Amino acid sequence: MTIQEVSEKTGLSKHTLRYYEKIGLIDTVKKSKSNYRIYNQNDLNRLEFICNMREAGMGISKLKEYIQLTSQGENTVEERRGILLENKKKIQEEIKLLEKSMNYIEYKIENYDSIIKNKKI
Amino acid sequence: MTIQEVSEKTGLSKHTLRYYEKIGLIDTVKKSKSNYRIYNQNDLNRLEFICNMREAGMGISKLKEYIQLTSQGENTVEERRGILLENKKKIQEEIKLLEKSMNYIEYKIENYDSIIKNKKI
DNA sequence: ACTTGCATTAGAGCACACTCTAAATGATAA
DNA sequence: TTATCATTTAGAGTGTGCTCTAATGCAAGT
Repeated sequence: MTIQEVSEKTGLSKHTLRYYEKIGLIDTVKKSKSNYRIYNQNDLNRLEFICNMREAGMGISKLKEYIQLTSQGENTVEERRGILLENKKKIQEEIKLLEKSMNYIEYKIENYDSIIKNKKI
Repeated sequence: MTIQEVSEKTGLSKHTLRYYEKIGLIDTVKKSKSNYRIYNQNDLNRLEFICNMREAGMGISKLKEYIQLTSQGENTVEERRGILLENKKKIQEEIKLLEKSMNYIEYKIENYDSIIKNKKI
């Protein structure tokens, strides 16, 4: 798969794909004879995981740490689980905060609604 | 109220308080004889609103736009309502995304749980 | 062969939202 | 009074995560 195709599939820009490789978030991708990147299924799986965790709000350095643990094999399973659990808690708090914000904004909107209503009467 | 007190009350750093003033997110704060900032209730209300909206994920430039509308009086009510509604939708989508991420991470954690269990047996 | 379009690299630049520094002055307590 | 602490300013610096540029080269169609 070419970088173009992977970009379309993942939604990551070609720049970002190269950037992730440069900072070691994904391994060095194999190259064609003419020095073009050819992504394999492994690369795609990794990228999918990365996208998921980025959406989950995990920072790049934490993600890199996690990925390095993965490559160290089975004896890092507990530590990896810990990282995920930590992240899960972070998301839960984030959701709570956003829900609080929602209430605040909804209250403000209702306020405006009654102001607008009164203006029309 | 001094900048120190306001900082403690709002959770914003003193640097940030001066920064918000510099970029026009709050009006110029009155100064004491010795050129120290003295915040009044109005300033505090504004800051509380700002904190709420920042938590809600509104960017600083949007927030500034909104605040400028507010100072233009009653005939911008509809537009302000529009901005809030837009932001509300943004938050809803953000929450949905985070919930999706949660599921993904929970799935991963359960996976690890069964791996860890098998290791112990 | 020529043009168009895709790829490569190192490294610079950008957007956001702070955060910190340095130098100076004012306030407070022993 | 002297030491210590808080505040002021303009402006520089930081961290995160991209995003873009310039120079160069390969590839495919006409």
